[in-house]
Amino acid sequence: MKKLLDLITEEMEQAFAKAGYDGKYARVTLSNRPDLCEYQCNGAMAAAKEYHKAPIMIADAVVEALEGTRILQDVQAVNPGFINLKVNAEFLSSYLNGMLEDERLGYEKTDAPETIMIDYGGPNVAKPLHVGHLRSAIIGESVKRIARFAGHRVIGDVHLGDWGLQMGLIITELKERKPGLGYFDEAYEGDYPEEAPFTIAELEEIYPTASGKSKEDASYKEAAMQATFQLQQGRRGYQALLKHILNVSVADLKRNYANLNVDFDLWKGESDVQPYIPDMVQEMRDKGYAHMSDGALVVDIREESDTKEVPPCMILKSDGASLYTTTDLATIVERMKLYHPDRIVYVVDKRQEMHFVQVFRCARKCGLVTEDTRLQFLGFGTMNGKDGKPFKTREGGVMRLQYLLSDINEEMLKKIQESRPMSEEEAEEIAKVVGLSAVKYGDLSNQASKDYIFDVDRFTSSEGNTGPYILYTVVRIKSILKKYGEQGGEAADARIMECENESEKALMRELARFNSVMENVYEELAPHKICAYIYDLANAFNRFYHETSILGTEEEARKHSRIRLLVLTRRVLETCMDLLGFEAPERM
RNA sequence: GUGUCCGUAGCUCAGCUGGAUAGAGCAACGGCCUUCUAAGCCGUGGGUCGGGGGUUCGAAUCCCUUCGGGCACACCA
Repeated sequence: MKKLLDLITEEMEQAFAKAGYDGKYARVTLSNRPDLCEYQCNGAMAAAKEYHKAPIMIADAVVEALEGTRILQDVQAVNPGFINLKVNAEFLSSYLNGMLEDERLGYEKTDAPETIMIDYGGPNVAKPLHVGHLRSAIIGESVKRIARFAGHRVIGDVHLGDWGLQMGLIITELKERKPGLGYFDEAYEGDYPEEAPFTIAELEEIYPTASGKSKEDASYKEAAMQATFQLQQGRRGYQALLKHILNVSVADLKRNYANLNVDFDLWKGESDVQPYIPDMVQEMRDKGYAHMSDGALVVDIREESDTKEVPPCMILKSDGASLYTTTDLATIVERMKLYHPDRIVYVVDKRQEMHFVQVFRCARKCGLVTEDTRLQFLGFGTMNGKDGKPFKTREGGVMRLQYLLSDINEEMLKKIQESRPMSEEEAEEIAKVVGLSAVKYGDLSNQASKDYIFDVDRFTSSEGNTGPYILYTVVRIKSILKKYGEQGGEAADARIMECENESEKALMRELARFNSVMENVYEELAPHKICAYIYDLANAFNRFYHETSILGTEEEARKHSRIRLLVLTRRVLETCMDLLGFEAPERM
């Protein structure tokens, strides 16, 4: 469906043309003076320059040319040259009926579908998820859903950090504890057990222990580096251990991400792309892109337009080892080979921007991607505590994700039990659902690129711009519709009638914005705009709800119409919530 | 030091490619449940949009400058 604003703008274009002015001045926007009008066109003031006429004269002429319009009503020209518009009520309801009939609520799929990969900047294996992983998971999941809804093929890759010293550390510590295991016997040639020699709980404890030891004990660190090296050289026993570590870790990660309603299409990691590195590096050398600098192999990526010095992209360290950058480049090589993405979006901490500038430039310069492969950095800001500093536990340590979630759930549970009597079991179930909306909405309602303050009290409140407030609105609608069904009501074929009052019309106008909002949300990959939209929509609905008795409507046709309006409101809200990655319970 | 992002009400944040009187929410104060979930709705008070200059008929928005803050600046990831 065409966007309502476009339809109105087209109507205005004709009027401008009819009055003898260029249609390019006809653009219509939402009103910023709702007391005066619903939509406005400021083009007459811009046109005044070109035509050397008073803006109000142009506006008057355009208004006159709108005589007989079916799309607009109450059109007015106002000094110094604003054109104030209201949408025709009948036209508006017919637009909503169009949305009701459309599975996609009037938002059209793209006619040029792309393959888009999302890189979540990966958690490290063997380390528990902490708050730092929350944003990439939440934002990435939403971006994935938004792009899919727009009609694109989207592949999300968790991109685990499963390479490097941390693996050597774990192996070293394991060897200290269980030296008898066959994995450490270089002479051993038989099969290794399928069962891992440790649990996730042990693993989570082993890593920090090893990391601590290596900082104090130089020989321990040396052993870990040696183990890392041997692992990377392909030592059998260590490779087998790596597999165990991965399996145990991934199983745990999947559980944790499932609690967030987040999932990935690919569970690849840094270790998967190591085989691509030698050829990639060789080619960079052969083609003359890479050269030695201070003993390291680098690619120059300076550009004329740079306003500051961009350091060269380092491919190999002076000891010949690869690094983060190398792995990310090799990942691009693999992705191009296996998935042919038109675009790769990196949802990572914005502090890594320079790193990705280097990777992107290097990939382009060395021909790792095609000319029109888009590499996009979607950096997000830090999640801070109430004091404005990075979020920590009360003791000052790194906050584990699962503790953060259980804090939220606890708070939600309290609120539920205060408000309505229900079984312990149901209350806990609802607390989980509502709590997730609180966390996700709290995060996504901020612009991704900005830092934000994580405030449990504010996020779990149902007052103001919060997840619970949105859910509460949906639950109300569901409750009415359920009651209507129980009363034997049936309005499936009914059409939405012309609105009767201002609050109903305001709700209808909000609903009609849906496709326009979605288009913009996809273009900018901006989930926070969905939040802003559903907050407005929920407000409009709650106002309408309070002054209108839906089930008490006397006239049958009108009642059906209102029921259909509720159905549409619910569908729009639920679609948006799904794009944000959470859902509403049946009651709360 | 260089670059970059940010500075809007006591607090947390919006503000679309410049437009009318700068908007929400929280907090404060005052109303509204015999009727569909009051986890709601309605109302009141509160801002020299960090400062200064410029462009424009018109600036929170664009340009310059200045102050304050975050972050990043090749052998970590």
